[in-house]
Amino acid sequence: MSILAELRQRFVAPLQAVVDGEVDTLLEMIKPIQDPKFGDYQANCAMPLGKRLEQQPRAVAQRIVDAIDIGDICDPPEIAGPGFINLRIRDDWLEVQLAAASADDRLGVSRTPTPSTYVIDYSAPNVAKPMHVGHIRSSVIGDALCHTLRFLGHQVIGDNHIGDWGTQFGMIIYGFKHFADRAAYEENAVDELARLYRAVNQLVDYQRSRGAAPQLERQIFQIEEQIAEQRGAEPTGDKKEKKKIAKALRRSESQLVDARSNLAAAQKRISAIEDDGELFTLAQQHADIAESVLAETAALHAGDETNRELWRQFLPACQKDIDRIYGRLGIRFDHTLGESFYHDRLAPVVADLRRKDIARESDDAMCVFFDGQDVPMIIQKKDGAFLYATTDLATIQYREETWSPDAILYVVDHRQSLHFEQLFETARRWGFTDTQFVHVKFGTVLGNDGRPFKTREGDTVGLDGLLDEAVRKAHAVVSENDDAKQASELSAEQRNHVAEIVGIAALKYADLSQNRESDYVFSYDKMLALRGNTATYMQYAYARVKNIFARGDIEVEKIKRSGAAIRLSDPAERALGLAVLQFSEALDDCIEDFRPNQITDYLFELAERYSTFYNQCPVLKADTEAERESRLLLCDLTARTLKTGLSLLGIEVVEKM
RNA sequence: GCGCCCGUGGCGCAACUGGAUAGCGCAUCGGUCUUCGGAACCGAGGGUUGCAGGUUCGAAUCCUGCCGGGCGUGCCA
Repeated sequence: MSILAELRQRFVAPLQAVVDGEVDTLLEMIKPIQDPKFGDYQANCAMPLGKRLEQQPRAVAQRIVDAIDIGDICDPPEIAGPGFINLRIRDDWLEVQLAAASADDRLGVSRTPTPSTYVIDYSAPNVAKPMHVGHIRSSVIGDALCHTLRFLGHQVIGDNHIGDWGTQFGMIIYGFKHFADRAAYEENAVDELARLYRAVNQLVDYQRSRGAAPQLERQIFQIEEQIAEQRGAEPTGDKKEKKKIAKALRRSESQLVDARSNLAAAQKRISAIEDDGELFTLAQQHADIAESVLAETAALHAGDETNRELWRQFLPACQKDIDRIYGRLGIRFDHTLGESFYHDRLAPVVADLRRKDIARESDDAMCVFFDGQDVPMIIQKKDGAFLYATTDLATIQYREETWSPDAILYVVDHRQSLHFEQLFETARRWGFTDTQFVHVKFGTVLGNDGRPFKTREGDTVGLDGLLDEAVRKAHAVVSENDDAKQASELSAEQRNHVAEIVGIAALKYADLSQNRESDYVFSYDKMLALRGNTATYMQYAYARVKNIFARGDIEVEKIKRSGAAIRLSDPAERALGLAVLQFSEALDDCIEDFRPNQITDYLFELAERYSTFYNQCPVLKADTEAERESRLLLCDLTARTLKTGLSLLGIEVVEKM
């Protein structure tokens, strides 16, 4: 049951009486009202209809109101302003709906009558590299979409398209062959491989930095000269010209800042090696390490048996490492089919696209071209190697063959927009026209310097460290709060448990509640906030409900069976009850555009209304037994809605905190 | 150069896709504990939605032009 759906249903006949043809777009103009003083819902269709029918909008509104049969749900509709039809839901109708929701373990949220099959491609880290904050958004958003779609009755296939076939394996293969500590590897493969990755990466960086540093110095010199020239330029007096010069100057200055910081970073990497006797020796022994790493990667791809065997050995360790983090985040995938899985399909895919004239050769590379775009999508390099785009096409082909999805969602950073536009267009030309391809894009997580957050030795935090910090901070708050109670009620073990859940929840909520496309600067304060619009606020509301039941030694099921009714006599009760019934609308809003923040907004408002209710309406000490039971049922509904809603976001609750 | 995205109180973000007096969280100031958990509640201040036009009953939202910022842009993923 959705109130909105019910209201829209009632408007169909009256609207058809007023206009010919389809009324769907008019029905969409029925929506929740913003200012509660006008009512609960409003229908805005009379204004455009007035225009179309060349009648007074208010007269059209009146005709609709005269024709509608809605008295059981609403008070008599009111026509206001230019032609708004304002609807206020009747309390007795809300009470009946709440009773139904109370008796339903799905809180009255019905499954979709038209289930679709969704493949959701999310998380997709490169294994064998440490995971960092940049990975968290895709994982958390994708996970929330999986849960929500599934709850609504859709078929969902969550697929983690891990990077398990890239250069990082060339690095650890090379490292393993040349300076592995076999004993350490036997002891703990994950740690040893991580060490090898870091070491080889550092050496490769060193080599690159040595090459880049002189170039950067030259570049800085050139920019400085350019800036001097731009500053000395005689203004022509033309306003436009002046602005142009000023803009160019600003750009040069920002380039200079970038170049200097790049140089500083390169020098830092160089001295990190050269100040370390052991590493410096290694660096000299492996002077051409970058080329060697590429060669190892190429050999792996070409089928070199030694490298394949090493890769097969390493992969489970890498998998184990990322699984540890997914375990902490509570994220599970239906499939983990990485790049390597599609390796054998790549050549046939290119051949097929070429045969169908979708791809053609250009500058010795195999390309797909698009009208109005000068950049093609390259699916095979001139050296014969395949690319990201090729794998993505093979992946689409596999998913279509295997699951015939109605939609494939890619939860990926918005910087890849062009890639996905081209990919989707190619897939359509290739014949996959019945599938909806969606790039569910999100903004980049930036570091304090305003540049994309990246792992750099020492100066940034990996995902593990971030999770630890979140939990540590939550633990401090949990302990402080518990200590402040008259008698603290959590054991050390319980405190750890609560801190883990509250800390991880805060982290997830920071991403889910702010799902806009714009980038944001990473900040501990933001990600670990435990006050205001945070998961903690909802968890706290939930724990307070549970506390009421514990205090009063209440068995909810017993009250439900007794046939006790929910009565909305206080405004705070009514506001809360209405919010409870709007849960399904929030879920619909979420999947409409795949925006989990619709759910966080809803849950925050629900929890807010509960807090108001909690302050104004005594439950256990209610005036009458009937009122007490009614309020207990309302509390139970709120708690279940909070718990269910949070669970769809991948966030757990605790009974005590 | 071309393409895409963004600009909303001091900061961070909403606004149900064109609806009524633009909301919320931090922060600031004031109030609420003899009553179920103060991780709470109630209230106040703070805005020409970057600027200028246009479209219409009605614009933060759509169109045009500026200003400012970000991202992408043939052999990375």
